[in-house]
Amino acid sequence: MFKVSRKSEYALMAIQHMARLAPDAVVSVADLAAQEDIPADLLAKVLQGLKRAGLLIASKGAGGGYRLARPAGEIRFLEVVRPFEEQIAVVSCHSPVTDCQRTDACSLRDPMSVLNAYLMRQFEQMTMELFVSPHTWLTTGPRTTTPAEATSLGRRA
Amino acid sequence: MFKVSRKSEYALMAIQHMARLAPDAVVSVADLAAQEDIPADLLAKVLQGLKRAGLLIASKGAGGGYRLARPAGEIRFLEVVRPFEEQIAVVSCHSPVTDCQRTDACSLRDPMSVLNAYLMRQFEQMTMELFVSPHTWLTTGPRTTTPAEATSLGRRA
DNA sequence: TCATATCGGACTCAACCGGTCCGTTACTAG
DNA sequence: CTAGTAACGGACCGGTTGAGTCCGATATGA
Repeated sequence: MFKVSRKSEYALMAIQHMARLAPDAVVSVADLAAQEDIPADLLAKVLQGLKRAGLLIASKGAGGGYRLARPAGEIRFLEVVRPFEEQIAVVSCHSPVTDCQRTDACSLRDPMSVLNAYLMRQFEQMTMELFVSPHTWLTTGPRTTTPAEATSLGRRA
Repeated sequence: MFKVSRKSEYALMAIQHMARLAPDAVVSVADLAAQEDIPADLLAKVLQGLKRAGLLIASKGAGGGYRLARPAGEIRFLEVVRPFEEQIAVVSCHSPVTDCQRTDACSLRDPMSVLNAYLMRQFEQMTMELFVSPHTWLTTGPRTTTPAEATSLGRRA
């Protein structure tokens, strides 16, 4: 469980890499693939996905490549990963993709939705800034969060 | 991502089911499979796994079956799921199972370990009581937790 | 106009997972 | 003592999915 797909890992690496360059620097698939040691063809697909998701901006032709559409601090973890994960849910009951027959009477649905919602909330407030400078992020926390949200799983909202 | 294996789902259902019976009630694989609509052979494997993990106690022979080794409130979510998930980690870098070549220089390792540790902590403090009576659990919270642990991701410990 | 890059469909191969089958062992009710 | 019952566990199988490849099409800047 938990494990993200390889494509997602590559996506995270790519964005992390680009975030460390000059703000509007453009990098080609070939270069990025070489520097991060990722199969070029596969990385190509990944970056296309990220572009379609609105996270990257592509420019074709000689001297072209990709660049970030926004600063890392404004890119959420879930956005990066979602294009490559068809199912973002803990049990089959949730997510329309799967075929949970038990639909109505499913006894896991309820308790798991609690957990699910909780996880989602956490991932929502986690930006790619964490991947650029982990330490800074750790001590300052996500910028978009208000102190009032400091709740823990199972505690009353 | 996140999705647990089918075996894990069956494991959760099984324990939930047994927790709702009388404290030391014994139930056979056949019965449980019929009532929960789960393939019997597969459920057998699952329960064997749970027994090996020390969560269930088996008794062979006529009138035999399985019963909980401890009350649901003392069984943690991770314990139930672990026997059926070889990889409980977000990226390949963690967990000895996989083959992250980049071992040393892996740029995801650091930020992800932050997230990883956080998720683990949450799951540790989540017991199967949630599956027996979700509402009660929601309002009272886990019994084993001290208020001081109410931290959120990204906030200083 | 040519080299360069993105774009995106089609395809292969291997691993994994859900599920099944069947023989073995152990225990208990009668 | 015996027959039936139930856990035990290895072997197997087919479908799905995911990682990775190949290649032609399209756009664009030098």
